[in-house]
Amino acid sequence: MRKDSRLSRMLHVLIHMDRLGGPATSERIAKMLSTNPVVVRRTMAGLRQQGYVTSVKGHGGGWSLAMPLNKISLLDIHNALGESSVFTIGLSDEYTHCPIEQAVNKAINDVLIEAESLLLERFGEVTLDVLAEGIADFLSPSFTKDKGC
Amino acid sequence: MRKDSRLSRMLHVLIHMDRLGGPATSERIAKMLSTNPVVVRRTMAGLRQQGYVTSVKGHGGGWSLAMPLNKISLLDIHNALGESSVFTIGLSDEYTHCPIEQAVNKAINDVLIEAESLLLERFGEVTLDVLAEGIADFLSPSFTKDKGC
DNA sequence: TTTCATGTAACTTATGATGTTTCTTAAATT
DNA sequence: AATTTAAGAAACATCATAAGTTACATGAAA
Repeated sequence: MRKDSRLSRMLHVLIHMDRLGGPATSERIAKMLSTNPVVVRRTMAGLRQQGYVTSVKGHGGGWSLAMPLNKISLLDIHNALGESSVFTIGLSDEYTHCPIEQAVNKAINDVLIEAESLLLERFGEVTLDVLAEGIADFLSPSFTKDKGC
Repeated sequence: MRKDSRLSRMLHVLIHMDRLGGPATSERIAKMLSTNPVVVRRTMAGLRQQGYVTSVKGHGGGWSLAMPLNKISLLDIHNALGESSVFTIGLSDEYTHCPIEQAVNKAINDVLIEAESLLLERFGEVTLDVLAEGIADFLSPSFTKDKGC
């Protein structure tokens, strides 16, 4: 089943952005992610809407962090990306009147809700500055390389 | 993102099967699920391989439960369906050497593992007989109807 | 020996995410 | 003012893959 790695990739980008002097263009970010600028804009749009990044048009423009990394949690970015559910598991909806289907779906859904609550709680506990801790500063310039990271 | 409702649907089917006198053909199950027999065989094959159901060819053949419902948990069927991960969230793998990617992926993965453990644990605690409890017996014959359930 | 039903392989379709093209808008440089 | 740079956005194309379908083989009962 298809995986959505946007959370992982965006966190990666945000931390690199924090180490960058100025704004990062969609093009540069796209190269870093081996994708293209439009996809980057599409994804970053959600983060901008929630206030985590800003975008500036024109010369010298691009994307910048709108707040320090310690104000941004994994949960924040997860929510900003706007995915409805974290699970590949879905419920059947063919026989909503059938008590067996109801019982099965309730049992599954109860578990999904509990597991998702735990996941979101944990995501909320981790801020991006913690992830960036202990990573040497000399890594910063490599982001500026074309293929680099 | 696409959802996999096979678990929900198969549990539904298994409980109905338990209330049936004889074996259920792939065709009948397919009608119940608004799908076709080959898809049913494909899905049920995993359950047979793990010993939860048996299949018999030819006249009067079909699918039968190989054990009582109280021996089968949600986890059993989930595992038998053989899906690798329960999450839509995936990790990036573009820069496995990048310490930032590593830190991001470890943080996400730690949470996923914890949440998945809880989910699987809960699935293991629920057996199908519990789901079938309190459901009136007169429902049974309706499974035999063409569109019914 | 005919019918019924599963087993399996190969192929087709449907869906949704991702990628691409094209054009518009806006800001800084010349 | 004209040019360049870069985001915004709409429309369309591609791709991956789960689900659906067809066709045929196998095997068991009537």
